[in-house]
Amino acid sequence: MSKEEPVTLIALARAAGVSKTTASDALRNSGRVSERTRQHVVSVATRLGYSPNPSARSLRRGNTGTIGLHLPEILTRSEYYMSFVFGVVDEAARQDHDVTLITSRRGTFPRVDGVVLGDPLEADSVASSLMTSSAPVVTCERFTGDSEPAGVVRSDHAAMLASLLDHLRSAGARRTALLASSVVTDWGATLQQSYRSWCSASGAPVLLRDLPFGSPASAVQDAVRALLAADVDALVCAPDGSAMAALPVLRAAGRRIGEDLLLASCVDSTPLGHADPPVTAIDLRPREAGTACAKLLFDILTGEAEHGTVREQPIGLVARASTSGHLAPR
Amino acid sequence: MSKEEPVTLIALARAAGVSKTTASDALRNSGRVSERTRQHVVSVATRLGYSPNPSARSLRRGNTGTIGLHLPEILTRSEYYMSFVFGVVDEAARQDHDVTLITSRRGTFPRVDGVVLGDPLEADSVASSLMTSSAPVVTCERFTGDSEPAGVVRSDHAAMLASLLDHLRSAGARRTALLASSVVTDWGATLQQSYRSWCSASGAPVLLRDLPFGSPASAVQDAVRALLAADVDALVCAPDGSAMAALPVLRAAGRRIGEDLLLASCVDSTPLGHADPPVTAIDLRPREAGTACAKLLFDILTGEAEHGTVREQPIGLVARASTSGHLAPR
DNA sequence: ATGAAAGCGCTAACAA
DNA sequence: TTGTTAGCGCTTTCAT
Repeated sequence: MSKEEPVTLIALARAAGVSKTTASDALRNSGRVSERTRQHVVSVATRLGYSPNPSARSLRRGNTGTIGLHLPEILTRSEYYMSFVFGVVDEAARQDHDVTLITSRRGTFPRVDGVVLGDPLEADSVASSLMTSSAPVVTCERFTGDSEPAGVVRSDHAAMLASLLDHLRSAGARRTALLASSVVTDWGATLQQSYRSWCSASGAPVLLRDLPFGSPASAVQDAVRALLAADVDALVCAPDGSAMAALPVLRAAGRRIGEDLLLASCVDSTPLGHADPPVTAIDLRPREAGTACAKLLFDILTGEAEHGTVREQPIGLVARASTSGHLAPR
Repeated sequence: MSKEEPVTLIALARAAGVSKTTASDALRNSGRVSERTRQHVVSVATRLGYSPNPSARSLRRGNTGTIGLHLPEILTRSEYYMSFVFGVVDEAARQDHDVTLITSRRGTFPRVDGVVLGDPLEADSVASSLMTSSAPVVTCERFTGDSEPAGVVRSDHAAMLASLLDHLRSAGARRTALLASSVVTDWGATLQQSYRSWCSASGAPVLLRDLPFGSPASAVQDAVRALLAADVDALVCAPDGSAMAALPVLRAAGRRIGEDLLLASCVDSTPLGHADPPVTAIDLRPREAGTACAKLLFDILTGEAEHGTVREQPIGLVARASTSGHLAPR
């Protein structure tokens, strides 16, 4: 409200009758000051409402107390990314760090101690230049460009998709299609590859449509129609939101989901659980992924983890009604 | 890659054969240096890869080049908030500012030039203490606590709900229920009040259930069942996601949505457009709201807008099939 | 048109 | 155990 003079360390020291150094050490528990004076300084500090100036601290220490977070800027509205963000923020807070968002709209990058990159796109210029900057970078999923990040948190999407495909087959599916995401992320590439090798291993036909990352619903729906024309009996949708977008098309085609057509999504979300019928999905545990990325970054910064560390993050399959019933013969 | 010595202004000045001051002025176009030397300094700067140290700059200037953003920490996974965040980040970038997320998990707040508060909850302690801090605060929707923010961006939810209710009545609804959000936000309070006054003005019965902010789907569904038992013919769902959660319950009760029961949501989202049938909703234009909040904050910081400014942000109604057909008599 | 010097608030090295 | 001092990198007087 009122225009208050900010309380500096000097003001605090004067008020407490000690030197700058003592005040500083008292507040930071450096173990240099006597317990008596420490308590005194702390009490004066709270009375005056002192809080240290982070810019000054950063300048002196040569670090920033801040980590950067960059996400692909298309399709960032999704529940997945939002949860991921809060996972990162949470872990950063635990380590007394702030999180600033890094966007391509800004000419210059904020100075940060390290960077978390969610699902880096190969073509993302921000991602590539962050990778070559001096601050260590942890990516969620591998970076498909040239440079190597300092750390990677990844999940076994290949194995998980294979077990989803197994699940569909045991529910009677013989012609399972994959609505894939383009190969611009490691995740997208892994899914396509895993699908193809599963198909060839189990003698199933490859029924694949590929969509650019961030395609609108109409494009998704065209692709679904094309797959339906290829006489599929199960459909796995990779891009976030595409399973929801597929539903009306499947219904319009007269397919009864969970009965004469099985449906699953590679990205779980709340609405999938409320769909009619609820849709089987892979739970990517985005919040945990965010936490894991930030934690790895801090471990690298403190030297507890080596450069080049790769950590595995578990994911899960949520089986729902859309794949539960055995397929009726058509 | 390599451990590069960071390029400081002094190093740059030395390399360019000028003084610190000249280098600084050249890079910031202060109009002090000759065009010739400016060009020279700039070229050396890019060659050396110089970038100014934001901490030093902040310390000297007494500002931070950063704005804070705080969101309610329950239910923050929603598409609404994610879009809002990117609206804020976008406008901040345009003004050469970074955005750091403010969380309650952190003991101390980052120093920022100003703060945007999305949908502040009365009980949110972070929100209240930010309100009383020295940095100016802009809220999206009014703050229902004591203190006044420096600026407010709001929308006319009362009028929009009234026109939604009119829309439902003209589609034949006579007993329209509101599944409300608790009165902890201005938005929640406004909706309830608007509903009540519309009912009394048009002689319609008040059929209202109230849910705490961030209730799980099961609570939503219990409330929907309770409303169904009260013989409603139209249902308006306020909390984000509640309309999706209501759908399975309505179907299980044998209601045909858009035919013998109209359904609408107070918060639009992508899945609502793909639901069966697509669900009518109020489009809150979250990205534009975020942009507007940031813009107002910068206008206040630069003195272009006065303390206490309130700006109106338009919202829209998206009519879909869930309310299109005229109600069949039951 | 340019340079020199002061100093933003803090922490770390050096003294006492 | 505490105080004194230097300096992080930058912008802003003030002087030339």
